[in-house]
Amino acid sequence: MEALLSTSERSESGRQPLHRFFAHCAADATLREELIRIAHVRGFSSGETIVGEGEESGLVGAVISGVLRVQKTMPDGRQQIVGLLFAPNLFGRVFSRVSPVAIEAATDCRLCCFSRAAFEAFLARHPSVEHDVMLAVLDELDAAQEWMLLLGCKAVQERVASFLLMILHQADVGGGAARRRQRMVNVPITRHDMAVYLGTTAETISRTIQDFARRGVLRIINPQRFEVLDEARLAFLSGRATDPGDVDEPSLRSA
Amino acid sequence: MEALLSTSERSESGRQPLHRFFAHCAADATLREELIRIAHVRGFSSGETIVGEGEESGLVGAVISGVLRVQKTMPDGRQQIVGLLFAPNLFGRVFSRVSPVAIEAATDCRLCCFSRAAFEAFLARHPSVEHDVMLAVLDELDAAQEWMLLLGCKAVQERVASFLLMILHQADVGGGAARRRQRMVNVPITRHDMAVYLGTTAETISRTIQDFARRGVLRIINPQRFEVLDEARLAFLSGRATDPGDVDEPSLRSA
DNA sequence: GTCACGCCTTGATCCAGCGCAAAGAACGCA
DNA sequence: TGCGTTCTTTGCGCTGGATCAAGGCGTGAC
Repeated sequence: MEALLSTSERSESGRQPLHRFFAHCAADATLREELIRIAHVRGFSSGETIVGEGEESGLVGAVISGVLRVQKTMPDGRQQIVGLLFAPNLFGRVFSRVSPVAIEAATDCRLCCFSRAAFEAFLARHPSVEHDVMLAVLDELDAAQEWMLLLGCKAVQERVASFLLMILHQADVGGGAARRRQRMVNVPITRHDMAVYLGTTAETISRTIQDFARRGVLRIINPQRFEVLDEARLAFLSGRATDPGDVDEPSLRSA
Repeated sequence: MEALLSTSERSESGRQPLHRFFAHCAADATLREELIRIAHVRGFSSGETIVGEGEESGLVGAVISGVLRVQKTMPDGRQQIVGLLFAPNLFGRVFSRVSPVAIEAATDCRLCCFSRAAFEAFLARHPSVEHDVMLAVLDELDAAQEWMLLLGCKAVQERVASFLLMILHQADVGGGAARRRQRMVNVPITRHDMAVYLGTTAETISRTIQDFARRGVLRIINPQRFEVLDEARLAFLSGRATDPGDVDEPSLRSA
């Protein structure tokens, strides 16, 4: 746990950067002390539920390694993944008794957990840290709105391309300061989860990816691992809703 | 402006409740004073842009009357409304230099505006108020995730039913303490905007509503005004079932 | 080894909803 | 009062992608 607050953690995908939230806490002895006292690291296996939808679980925290899926389910069983959380993102619904979404382990993972009550008390004592959390929530809102554009407007091919680019750049972030442009995409989730995230079906995902391979956009090494052969083409196929791809993306927010 | 902070404002749709944010500020003379000094009320006509997408507009605030649409546009012109803002909601992207979404007047409206810089400085001086803003952002995130479920999973019929129920309950909120269950739905936006919000087309919206009327779920008074004849049925059609009272109704999908 | 179970791929069929086109309906403007 | 503009409704054909149904492939248990 101390490691989390003093240096980056090593995970299977390389060095993970600290979340702004932890960086802030690590820089102040008092904060670090307090945080360590309420934190506990827990491991979850793929498929395990961390927080149930509509459930009164008082758990919040951050991803250390692995991937969480944030999802909603309809009474008849249809479901939608409304977010994927990679390290070092925060998870859990602060300031609400019940969570409107389920949080599940999409892969085996390790989480830094806090009881919600203790975490909120901590935030109340330290407004500047609460501010960091607000920034994280705002980022999540931006991501959700971007995904609404995808779900509302884009054809399946564009959705898959957008998803692959997202994963690709996700991997870039893990590289830290020496971020090298990745060519390899490691999809950490099943076709089914991809489909639930993208608002389509596993069969359609499969067909689309095979089609990309046939067109020379990417090479399939195995079902969860691809080499991107033509990122510009992939960006074009994604509908270019995000960054143009060529330019090094400047941080959107600075305040 | 003072009225905004001391009592509810009257609008065409009845008494609007204060946002928690304003209620908080109104209760404290210092806060009220400060806020009034940086606020200015502005009117916008339907169709006007308040903040452009990707633009560096330093404007944030709250809706006093009318409706704002929050939308994103793709390079080829396809667009998605990612949120509708009614009074007394807050608008604008705090703590970000550029707004990732456009904010436009969906109807004629009056807004309580702040320069983003001044507003952020105000929040920095008053963490408890910033906390209120965080709660508002969290609510917005919940709404966005709910809408992702709608866009990713629901058939058009369910989307339209969900939308009508949302507007219906929106009107209820306006009733304040004495909230009477509304039967009349006033859709404040065009069919086209509804379509962009629901990820479909104006024609399909029109067909669906006519179909609802034919089935006796609602009565069309004019294109923007309906009487809900069977709210339980409408709730069932929205997919947010859990309604054992309604026996039949061939649901399109069941599991 | 081989059996079984998940996950992925591929094929064939079908239909919900999109796109186009054109006819009302409502509203402002001169 | 007539005209243009914008919004809504309705008809019709087409298609993207869902659905159903096999079949392939990799992995772990024994």
